[in-house]
Amino acid sequence: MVNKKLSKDKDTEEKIFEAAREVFAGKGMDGARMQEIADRAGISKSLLHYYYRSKEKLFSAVFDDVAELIFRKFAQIFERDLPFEKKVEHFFTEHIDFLKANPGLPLFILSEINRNPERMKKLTARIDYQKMWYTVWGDLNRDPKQTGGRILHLEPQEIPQLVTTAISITVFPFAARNLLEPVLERSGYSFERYIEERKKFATRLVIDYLSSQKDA
Amino acid sequence: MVNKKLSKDKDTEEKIFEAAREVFAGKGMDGARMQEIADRAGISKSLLHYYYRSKEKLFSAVFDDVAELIFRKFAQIFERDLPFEKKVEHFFTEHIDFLKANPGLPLFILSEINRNPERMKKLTARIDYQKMWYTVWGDLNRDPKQTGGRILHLEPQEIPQLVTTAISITVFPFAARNLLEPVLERSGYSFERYIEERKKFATRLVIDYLSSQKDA
DNA sequence: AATACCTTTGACCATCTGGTTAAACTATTC
DNA sequence: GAATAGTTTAACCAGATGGTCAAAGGTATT
Repeated sequence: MVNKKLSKDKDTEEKIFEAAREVFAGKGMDGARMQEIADRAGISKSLLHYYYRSKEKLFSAVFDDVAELIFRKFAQIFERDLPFEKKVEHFFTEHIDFLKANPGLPLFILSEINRNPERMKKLTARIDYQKMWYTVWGDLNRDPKQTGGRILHLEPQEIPQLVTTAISITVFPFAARNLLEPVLERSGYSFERYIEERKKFATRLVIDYLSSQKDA
Repeated sequence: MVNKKLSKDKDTEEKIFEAAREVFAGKGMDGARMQEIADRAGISKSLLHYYYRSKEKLFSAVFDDVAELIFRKFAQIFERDLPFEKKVEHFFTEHIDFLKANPGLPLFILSEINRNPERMKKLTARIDYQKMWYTVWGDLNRDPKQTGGRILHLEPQEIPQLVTTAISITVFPFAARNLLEPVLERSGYSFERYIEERKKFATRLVIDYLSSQKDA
């Protein structure tokens, strides 16, 4: 049967891809070993090269897939039409839940960007940030609304600072998890609880910033 | 002369250490090559093993030195006796300037923590965080003061969130520099300017948070 | 100047690692 | 069931890499 053959192929290729993602995400390009990927996929090392010609090709396939997953997730989070304050809360909740499900991704991406900056330049070259940022925060900026009884202010030149801050405070704890977790636990916190609390904390941090009076 | 001999030794060892720090910080333990370290130090590969028996030993020496440098810097920043708001500003200014001078350290530390969590556990085991956090923020918590005309609030259980936030928003941009820099520049910003502005932004973010009314 | 000690190196080694290849195995087609 | 095409593997290879070692070079001690 043709079906069976194709599904078998797909199966092996997927097993390889899955294994590669796990190993690369855990050890990075340099630390990963083709043999380990093969073992985890339950196949011979030769088969890796049959489906993906080289380590670099396999890695690129994994990286591109992961990068696309992240960008898609980001765009998706902001599609929802909600009042601004709810949108912020929704962003942090979704974003943190995503990171909880993929805790290894931040450091994986950051390490690879450092190892090979060119790859990221190509990836980000297609995106129109000017437009994206204004889409995301524009409704607030163009037309300051009263939200939850508070007036929110945002100047255009603050956008990069605010956006990178939103990403920083969610991504960093996961990138630094192995540092943070033992520290928190020695103080009686669990990382799990810390992360859950962070959703509300981050939301309030941003809203408080936007609702404070400035330079007045 | 004994002096000359000793100073020569010190010289070579220091050259090796310096080269090792550069290479390890740039490529991590896995990506670094002993030959490259030797080349950068202008000596033969054998000499590396003469002074530091193995790659692992050399790496550990570098890592411990860097880790200690960071912890020392942190403690030092908070020694200054200043009004709380000024202390926050002083923290961000000093911390960001330190990172500007050592932009590779964040990702170096984070990667190594991920590669070898045990090492960090040992390093952090000695530190009493409960005490440190209360030393840092305690004066505010014990005795809310009016600062710059504003009343600042902080609940003990908020401390971990706030401290990790302060670190996140300063460290993350440097860890993600190769991602952020091209994005910012495509929007007309320079990373340099972004980082300078971040000092004030971060300060205001924290102060706004502390001065907002909660749960009222 | 002979001795002893420290430093430095080139040559070398064992192992690891990404990658190749020929052959075996399986399924499909005729 | 023979031929054809696709899949999988064991054995192998070349180059890289961390590490060793004996010998050379230099410096101080006697």
